[in-house]
Amino acid sequence: MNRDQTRRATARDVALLAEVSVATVSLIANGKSAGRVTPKTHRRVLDAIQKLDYRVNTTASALARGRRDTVAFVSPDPTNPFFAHLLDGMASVLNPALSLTALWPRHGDDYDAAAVHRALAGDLAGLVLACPDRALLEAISPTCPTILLDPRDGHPGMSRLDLDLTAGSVALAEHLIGLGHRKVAYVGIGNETTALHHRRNTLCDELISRGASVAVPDLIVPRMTVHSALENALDVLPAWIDAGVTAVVCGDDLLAYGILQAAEQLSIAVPTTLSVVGHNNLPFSAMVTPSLTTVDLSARDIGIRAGRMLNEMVLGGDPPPREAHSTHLIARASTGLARA
Amino acid sequence: MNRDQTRRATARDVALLAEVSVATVSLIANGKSAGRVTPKTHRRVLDAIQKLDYRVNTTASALARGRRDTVAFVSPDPTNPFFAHLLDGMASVLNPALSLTALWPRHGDDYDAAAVHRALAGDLAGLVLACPDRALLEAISPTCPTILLDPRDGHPGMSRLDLDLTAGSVALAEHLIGLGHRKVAYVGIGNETTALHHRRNTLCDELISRGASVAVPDLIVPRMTVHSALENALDVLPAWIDAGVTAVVCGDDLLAYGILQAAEQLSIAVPTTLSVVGHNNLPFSAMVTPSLTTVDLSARDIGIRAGRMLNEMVLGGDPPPREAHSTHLIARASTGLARA
DNA sequence: ATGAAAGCGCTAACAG
DNA sequence: CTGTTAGCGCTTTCAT
Repeated sequence: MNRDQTRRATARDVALLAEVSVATVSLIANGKSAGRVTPKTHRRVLDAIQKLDYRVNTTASALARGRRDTVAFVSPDPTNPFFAHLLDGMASVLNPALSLTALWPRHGDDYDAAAVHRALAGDLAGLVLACPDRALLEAISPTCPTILLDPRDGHPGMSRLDLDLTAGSVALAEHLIGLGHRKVAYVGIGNETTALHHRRNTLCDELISRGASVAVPDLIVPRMTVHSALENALDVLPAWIDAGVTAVVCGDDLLAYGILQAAEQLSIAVPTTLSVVGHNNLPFSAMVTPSLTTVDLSARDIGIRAGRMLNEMVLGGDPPPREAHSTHLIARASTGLARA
Repeated sequence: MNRDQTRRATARDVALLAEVSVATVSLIANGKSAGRVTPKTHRRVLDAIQKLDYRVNTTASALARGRRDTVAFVSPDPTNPFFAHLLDGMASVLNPALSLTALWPRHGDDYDAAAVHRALAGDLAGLVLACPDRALLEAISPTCPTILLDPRDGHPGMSRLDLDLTAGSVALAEHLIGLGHRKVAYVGIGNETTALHHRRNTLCDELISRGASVAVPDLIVPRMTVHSALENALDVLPAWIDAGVTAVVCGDDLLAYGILQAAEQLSIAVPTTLSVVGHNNLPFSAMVTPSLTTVDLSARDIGIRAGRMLNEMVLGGDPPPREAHSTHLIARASTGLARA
């Protein structure tokens, strides 16, 4: 199978060449030779290492010391900028001794259970599962410190970091109500629906307690992409308008972009005739026209908190079993005007 | 250090419980028990595996058989959707026996050399380096099949997949010339400049051979972000207009978004007064206003080709030493009108 | 059909 | 200071 690229040098090769033992090589290769080795031998070994282009084999090393140093991240769709920014936040605070890797799913937008299982079988120091659904959680048990990001349900033995939607939803409900909206529609996706449903339900509660409501059946699109939302909205938007809907809230900004495009194609004026709102506050949401009102989930900040939790869990200290992260509303032009 | 989460079960534990040898456990755990083991024993072992929640330790497994099965991807800035889509393409064609992981750099936008070194030390089946710069390439030697994506310079022993900018640049030059532009400005970034410079130079050649040119000093912004471009363009845009510049080409769509925003803030009409062009054709480029004209690099397709190359290199067959991938122009509203 | 044993390449005591 | 030794957990002949 694997092409052998002229077999990599081992510590033994180095030891032979430098005429020392592998133990010495190991010490030096790991910078632990602090006064335990003659400058002379040290040089010899270094030379040999250089000449043979030797590098410690991390697999063997990890096995030997029984310690891992990479933490992995799995998400439903790493293509969504939300997760990229989250990861970026994590990377920025993660202990330098740890290295971060994103497992890439193999089957389109679905949460790739296979990837999770690989992760669990793997030699990981820590694991972060973003938006795992119930089925996934039921199928697994942790093999390393694990953080669940905004899971619908928890899991014994795993920490979790929740999105506290309250602040954002209250603000959004008040914003919409204040603008005169009474009938709101919602757009979600078909698979991995848990997180988005939660967003929907939280908002719903707030709307109802203020005298408005999500009044028509949700639009459930198959994939969390702009295109998917656009395509599916084309049919439904006119009906919604007829039914008196004046605002549509999307579970994700990407979906909202699609709605914005659909509205334009159908010559439905935003925000005059229809207001549109997303969730996530992607970096592009201020840039589309009209710029999108959205519930800011602060992807980067979530990542930062997750990274800190991971540091504690992996490197010692008391693992925080549960934290919550608050959201807030960013009101922009797509809901700018008060209703007549 | 590592919290021990009640130590993971080993093959030995399973063997003990099921009263068989570890060899048998290994066979069964890997589904290689094809008629080599009594149904009875098989069951017993399976039960034990289940009861102990045993999972093969991939580190030990990899070490024992000397074969790797994960391929890694390193890029200057995984936050850029371009790389996410590229990865997605790779994932879609990669041999199912291989798993894909994205190494996340630790220091902002810079190409994280440390990540690359980790990758090289690691137990990888293959490695993809996106847009490596010369310094990086000089500092490393491959330890596994490696693909360089659009590197400025090649590296002995590594395959490469180049972006052939010719088609896109020719089309872009013709497009701009046809619209009446004679004086074009360029926006690039400070670090990791190689790929963007290449884009600039290729375009330059085409423009000059058609009687126009990149006529003012480039705007070099520190980071490849919308904000960075926006901030820095504010000063320079008016001067460009005064100097007779009628079009600005950006090395990346993200930069172009920034220019678009700057133009709006400065009340410079696009495309009437200024045309703007990007590179990459990010999924958002059709959605900003005015929608962005861009040289399509087809991130996903590049990923697909890289994935196929990797399959061949890792799983046998003749490794293609070098391929090229062609680009093309997507003309949209931001360059829609002919000059006066 | 199953087990014993020899590594994979490295690290970490422990001797000397 | 440096070498010897005993594993880490698994796979894989090779006996039985």
